[in-house]
Amino acid sequence: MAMSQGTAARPANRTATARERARAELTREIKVEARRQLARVGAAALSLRSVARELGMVSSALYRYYPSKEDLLTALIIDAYDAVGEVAEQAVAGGGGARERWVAACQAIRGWARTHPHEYALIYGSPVPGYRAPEATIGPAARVPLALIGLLREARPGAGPRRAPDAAGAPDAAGRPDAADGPEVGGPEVGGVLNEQAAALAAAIEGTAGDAVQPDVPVRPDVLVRGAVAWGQLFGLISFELFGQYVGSFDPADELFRYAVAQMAQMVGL
Amino acid sequence: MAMSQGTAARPANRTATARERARAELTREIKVEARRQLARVGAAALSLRSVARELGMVSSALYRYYPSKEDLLTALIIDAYDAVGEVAEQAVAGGGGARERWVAACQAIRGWARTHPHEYALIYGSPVPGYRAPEATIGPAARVPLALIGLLREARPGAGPRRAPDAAGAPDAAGRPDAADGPEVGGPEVGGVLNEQAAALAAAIEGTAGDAVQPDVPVRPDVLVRGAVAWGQLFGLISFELFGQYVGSFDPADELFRYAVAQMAQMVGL
DNA sequence: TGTACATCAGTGAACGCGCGTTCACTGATGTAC
DNA sequence: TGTACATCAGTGAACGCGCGTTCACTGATGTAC
Repeated sequence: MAMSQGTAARPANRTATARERARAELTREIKVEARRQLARVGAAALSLRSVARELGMVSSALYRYYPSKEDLLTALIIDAYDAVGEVAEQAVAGGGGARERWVAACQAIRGWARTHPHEYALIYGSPVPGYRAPEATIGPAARVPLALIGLLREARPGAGPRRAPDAAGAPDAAGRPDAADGPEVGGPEVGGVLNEQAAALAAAIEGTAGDAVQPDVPVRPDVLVRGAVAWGQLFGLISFELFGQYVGSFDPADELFRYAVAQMAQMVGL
Repeated sequence: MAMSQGTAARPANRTATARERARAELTREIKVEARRQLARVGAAALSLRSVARELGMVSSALYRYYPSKEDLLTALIIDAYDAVGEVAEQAVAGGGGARERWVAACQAIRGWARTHPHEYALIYGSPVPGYRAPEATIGPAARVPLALIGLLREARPGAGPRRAPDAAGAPDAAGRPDAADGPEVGGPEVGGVLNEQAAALAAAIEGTAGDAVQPDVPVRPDVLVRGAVAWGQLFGLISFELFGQYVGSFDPADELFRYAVAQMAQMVGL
């Protein structure tokens, strides 16, 4: 896709020519202008001609940089995933305990979403009709969940579900081994098919990125499940706020979000 | 908007003329065809000309039924809200305890979303650029949350938060008054601004629709908060499944969803 | 019951617009000798 | 260091398309007397 032209067969270490610098800069500027338009008209109405017009060039010139509108969209999507992934990773890598960093990550993601609503909608809203995301988006898209999983690895390994979902009212006997020294992993028990899915996923994660960060801490399937749920829930709350479902009830949603984040932290075992 | 023409000053009780019946039927058929197209190309690409073409009429004829594309979109949005609202209300009104009906409602909403992904995206996905929802959509949009609130009213009034979010590890003393006879409302404590928002909302609800159903049961602000969170979370999970974020991890998401629904039931006090 | 008139649905042409993409071209920049 | 050639960015015109909306019109349906 982009940049495939001109950088083909060249000696690797060489100062960039003026042409190359100009090319790189314009490639960026096109994205910047496209993002501006995204914010005005949405992804479906993004127009190459309009981007070119605003940049003072003729529409056909854009094809030197992006072979089609779809490729430009892909570049925007990747940038958006990278931006929110970056923000989440930084919060996760910040100071404080796991719980503080969970809260910070959620707030950071929400903050990014609120300042970049159209880029958020581009990646987490309804799919753009007729667009199929290429494989190149998978890696960037995984950054947020992988960052969250990184945190979840710190969930106390010994913790189990507090009470089974269907054993209604069964008093969860005091004297649990982990009652006094930390938060617990809440929610129903994870078993059956769900546990198998999670175990397979855990194996896949440990085989790749996860290992680099904390090779010694295993990824527990049940924690992964709770994380996936929390991940979806987190974005549900942000989407509802951004897309206006909370207008007229919990708007502004700052406090509601703060509450929900604390609740999810508990559920996830932080 | 639609139907404003021709039905203006007429005696109220009268059998419909052939003209009126034809008009009503075409008004419906236009929506049916528009929905079909919605499923093919998405809301942003919906085209009046294409709808007319498929219906065998000339594009200008549609303007006898809907004064603009925006009005047609509004009609589709209202129908979608009504459809998912209906489904949720029926599940809530079904048999079983509150918890069973909560699970049924969540499953019913998810089921509707999976069979009507584009209508789901229309109302819960990213907003259509340039479209502003008129007031007429508010009522239908409120049906799902009001149905869920109806259920939440049955959350045991005496239940309180199980443990404060920040009192990490404080053992939640056995001997709570409600430990043995039912599930508890989980999650952090609801106070401050959040409680005020919820109380105002509770007052608004009791003043209107809520009273008709259960005039005697008050709407507790903290339960409302937990309900609003669960509502957003629920749709986050459905959106992630529908929009492909769980592809490659928890896909199919049946079990993950079942787990999450049980978890949210607990959180909400059912 | 019949007739004159009003209402309305649907037609077809037109307006003005914007879109993505292709293509042959010109002129500037870079490379090899 | 200079020159011949290759590469590449950007131009401008064009293709073919579809869109929402307006408007004067014809002919069918309904209403009032």
